Amino acid sequence: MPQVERHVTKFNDFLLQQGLKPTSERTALIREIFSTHYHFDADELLFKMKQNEVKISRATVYRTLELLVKSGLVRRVHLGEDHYHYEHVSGDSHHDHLVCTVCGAVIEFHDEELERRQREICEKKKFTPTFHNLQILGVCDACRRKGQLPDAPDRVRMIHATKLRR
Amino acid sequence: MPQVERHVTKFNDFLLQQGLKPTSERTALIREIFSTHYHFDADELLFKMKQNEVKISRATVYRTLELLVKSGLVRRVHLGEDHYHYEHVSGDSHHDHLVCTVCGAVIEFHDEELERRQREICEKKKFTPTFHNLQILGVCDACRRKGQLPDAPDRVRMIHATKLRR
DNA sequence: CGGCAACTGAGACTCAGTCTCAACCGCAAA
DNA sequence: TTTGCGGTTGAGACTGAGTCTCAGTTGCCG
Repeated sequence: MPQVERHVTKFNDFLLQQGLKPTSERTALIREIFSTHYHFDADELLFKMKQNEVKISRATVYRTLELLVKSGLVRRVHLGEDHYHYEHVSGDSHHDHLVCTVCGAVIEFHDEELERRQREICEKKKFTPTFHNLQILGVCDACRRKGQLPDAPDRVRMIHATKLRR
Repeated sequence: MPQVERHVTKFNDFLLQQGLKPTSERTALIREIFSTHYHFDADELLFKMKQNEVKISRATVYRTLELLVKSGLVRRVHLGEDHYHYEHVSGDSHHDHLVCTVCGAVIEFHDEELERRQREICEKKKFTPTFHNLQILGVCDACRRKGQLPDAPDRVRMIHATKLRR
């Protein structure tokens, strides 16, 4: 998995540059993150580490996630749930999310026309954008075929594996 | 304030239709919400009620907000912060938000081209949308003129009057 | 009157996330 | 080798938004 190692190196560089140390805990976390998960939350990550027989405390997970966000390797996103999720910043292109409220699937997309139009709107309103965040909630193709209905749109609760694990 | 009373009536109708009761607490809350606030969070509302010398418990505030959302008079939104905000559903047209990360101002906009393009994307991905959510974070005109810089985009914390009040 | 269903406030609880603190771990200067 | 020092860690206390429970209240209807 050269991909993963490239990320490990990048993160180490970032740490050293900040006068911080590439500890075994940090490396284990970033390896886990970049080898499997694409979208995940802190708890999922914590659980995975436990499965891997690597003892890492909650505090360290959160601290490392903060560093990863600062380093630009990971992004913190809202995905329609009431807590944060994280995702890889793979290439560099910003993307948005379709979130299936039945099965929890997350489909990414990037659309230049959408981006352009947003820039236009900001210009018109004299607003200087730094960041944006678009989620479209709904039902994915697979779930629609199965005839699944979404939860009421006012209060979306996705199926959440984390909860079940506890 | 005929506007407010129209909303009170609408909510009462909704309640009766559901076999629920338009109590004094519920009416007081909806009156407060529709007479001043446009965007607010549960805590702000609770505080306002205390100021008005109306004793209403936190549980009731949350319960009423849930009912208001169900009735369609109020919408629950993410505004870049780590807890929910609520807003009036005035006309019916969906709108999105520009959120100034310096002063906390919220600017609404509706853009049909943006909506249309989103529908196109969903079609292409065979996704059935029920709802969407777009926030553009950045700096508003007034703050930009004052030369204010935004917080780091990775971790936006808006100025939050609620906290200061406590 | 009695019963019943909706309603309320107080406070316990949950859960994600943060913070504190003592212990630890190199490493480098003395 | 010892000492000191900054960064690091885990355990667990803490916070704050939001939810839930429960006992007591209200108002309606037979």
